[in-house]
Amino acid sequence: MTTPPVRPGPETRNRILDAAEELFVEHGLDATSMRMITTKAGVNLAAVNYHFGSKGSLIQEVFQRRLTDLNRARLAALDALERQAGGVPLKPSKVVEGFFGPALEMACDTEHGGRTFMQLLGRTYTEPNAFVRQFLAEEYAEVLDRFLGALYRSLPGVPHEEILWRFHFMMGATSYAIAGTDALQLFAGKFDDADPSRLMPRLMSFLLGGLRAPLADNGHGRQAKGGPKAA
Amino acid sequence: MTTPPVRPGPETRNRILDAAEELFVEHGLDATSMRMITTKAGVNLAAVNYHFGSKGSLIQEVFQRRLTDLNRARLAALDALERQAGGVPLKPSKVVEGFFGPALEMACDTEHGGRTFMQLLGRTYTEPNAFVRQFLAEEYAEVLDRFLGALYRSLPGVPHEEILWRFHFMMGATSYAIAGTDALQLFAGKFDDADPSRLMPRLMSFLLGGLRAPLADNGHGRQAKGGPKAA
DNA sequence: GTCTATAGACGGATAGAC
DNA sequence: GTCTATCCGTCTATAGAC
Repeated sequence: MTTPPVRPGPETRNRILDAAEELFVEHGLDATSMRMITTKAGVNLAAVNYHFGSKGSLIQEVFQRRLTDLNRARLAALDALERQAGGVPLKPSKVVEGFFGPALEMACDTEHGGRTFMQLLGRTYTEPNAFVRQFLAEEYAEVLDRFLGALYRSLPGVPHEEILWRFHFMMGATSYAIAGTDALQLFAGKFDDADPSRLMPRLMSFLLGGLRAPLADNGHGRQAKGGPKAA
Repeated sequence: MTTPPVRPGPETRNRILDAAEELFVEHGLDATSMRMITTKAGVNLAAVNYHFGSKGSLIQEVFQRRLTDLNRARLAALDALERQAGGVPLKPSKVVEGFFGPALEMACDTEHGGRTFMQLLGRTYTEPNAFVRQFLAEEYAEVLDRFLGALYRSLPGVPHEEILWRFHFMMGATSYAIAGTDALQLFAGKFDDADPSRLMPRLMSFLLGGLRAPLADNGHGRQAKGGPKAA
């Protein structure tokens, strides 16, 4: 009853967030001015400061509104896996899927801006802006602890240090795959099939191969994951 | 005889390039102003425009002076491998080492700024600035073609499309490992051993594991690389 | 809540003396 | 080649009318 279709307040707010998200991907955080954002959103310049207070707070909001959902989905996936495993350590592949699966799903959603946001997020892992870095670190702390713990338990013979490095590598491959695929021109024209829905199986296979590769340091050929499953 | 130790011209130029390189890593391309650069270099503000013409040209020079060496080293490594193989296709591990080895070596050189530059380069693969992207693509075109060709020949049964994707993933893992390790605070305090010289074997092992992982698409468990070597 | 107008700081680039 | 001084554009943020 109370003006159901378009209310002025939240609508302006969301228009700003959507416009900012797209422009941040296209030009980067610094190179995107409030004028560009408000012009694209079709709102007044002063609206940003009215709704968000500052450009920094707007940036934070752009990340937070999607990151909260993403990490909630990750934790829910891990909870479900651990519940149905009932104390038995999870298979590493399940843990990896639980972490990177939701990210890739979001990266495939071209309808509601999920893809746009994941490109932005992937790029932001190497963002120099100290404010953004610290905010991201806080936002990721819990999820990272939970998944690393699960991975430690799922690979009992492997030094935590090695698992940490490989998780780091996996995040790199994933971020880059999402953020760089159509942004970068290095591979321009080389991909016949850049279908994002096929990225998931391709990437998963690569990640698990890397995770289960022989350890480099100890010379006696020990596996990161027991058995010849990786072969 | 002609003023051997410190000539004024080239010295100023290099001071600017070195200062810019460090500041670009720390703050990003856009957020680094010419005033910051000249202050750090201890030269006059106008010197940048005198020596380079514009900020854009300075950025290009910062990349070019090191990238030329890096890619020359890569091509030399590949040439040597192909010469001594004499027509026989190279092992994939050799091709991968030829491409990523020189990059990781440079990333370990803390003496002459190699490490600083590689952090910058790793971050720049996802740089939104169109000018920088196109410049990088041109600079990489030849090396990329040569190495991809070698990799195609070394993995004869594998669709080029799959190899392309995995090369993409490998570049991602590497860039991120170099650029993000101490920049990102996600893993802050988690690494007991961030020794960059040990990064090389760790990363190589991961990359090769990923490259040789089972292909995801065709369901009959075919290997990206024949034999159980990955196991 | 939305607008116009503007303050105040900083950006890149250049002119011209030395 | 190096310097000072300055132009002119753009930025974020805010004050205050509506």
